[in-house]
Amino acid sequence: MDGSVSPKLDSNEESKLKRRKAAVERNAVTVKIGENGGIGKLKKEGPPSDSWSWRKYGQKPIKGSPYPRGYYKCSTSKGCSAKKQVERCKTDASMLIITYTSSHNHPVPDLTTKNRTQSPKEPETNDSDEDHRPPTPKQKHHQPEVSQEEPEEQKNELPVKTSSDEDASEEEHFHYLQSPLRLPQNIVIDQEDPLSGNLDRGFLLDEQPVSSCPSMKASSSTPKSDENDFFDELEELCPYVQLSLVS
DNA sequence: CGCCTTTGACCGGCGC
DNA sequence: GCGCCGGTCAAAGGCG
Repeated sequence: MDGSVSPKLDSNEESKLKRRKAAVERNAVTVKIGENGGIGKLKKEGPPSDSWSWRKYGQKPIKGSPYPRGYYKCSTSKGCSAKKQVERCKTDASMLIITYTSSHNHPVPDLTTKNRTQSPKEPETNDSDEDHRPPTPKQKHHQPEVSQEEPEEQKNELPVKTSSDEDASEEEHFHYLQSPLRLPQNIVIDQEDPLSGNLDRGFLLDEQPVSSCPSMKASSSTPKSDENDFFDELEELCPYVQLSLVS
């Protein structure tokens, strides 16, 4: 009517444009899912949900990949613009490539807190074995997938820092910061880690297991290089990475 | 009743 | 200039 052919073309369009051109910050994470993805918790190709609630808003077949890519939005907070793309490694269906876009503008739902509130029967010292001690997935939602072991309370503040584009040095944090992926036991990385215990931090920082793909390393080395490039290679490197991790 | 999942269509960007 | 691909939105249905 008022000149606008598409009513939604108003703000949405702008948002979209900006998003695309602005090349939002993205964090690619490679996760190994259950053998046949039938971990039992995953709905279907169940994306390793983190402490956040994700709502699927789209799925599209990607050229070159036999598997479609799923688009998720953070439903934890209405105003949260955090998004993530989940796709399977074209060479390894057991490998999930999760790309986080944008950061959460709200604190983590804190499963720990939830557990306390919802499942008071969680005497487990979450601050002790949070890693191998997956907080009883009391989530009534389908969220219980395979994650929830979101012991990292840092995440609460992490995302905040992330938004403050730090320097290259911070980039390292940025990686795991944006990767709330608490790699469930399904994650090979988790099991593979021989330092299981305090690996969470040093482990990530040193080896960044989450980013099994060398592309991630690239991002670490070249924080602001060609994110796109990383992802591009990611697909090709995935198979190799997986081998290294699984091995 | 509310939320999430699924599918289709539309739009914009990029490459050739 | 055209075509292709990726990404997002919207509507409907189903399930908890």
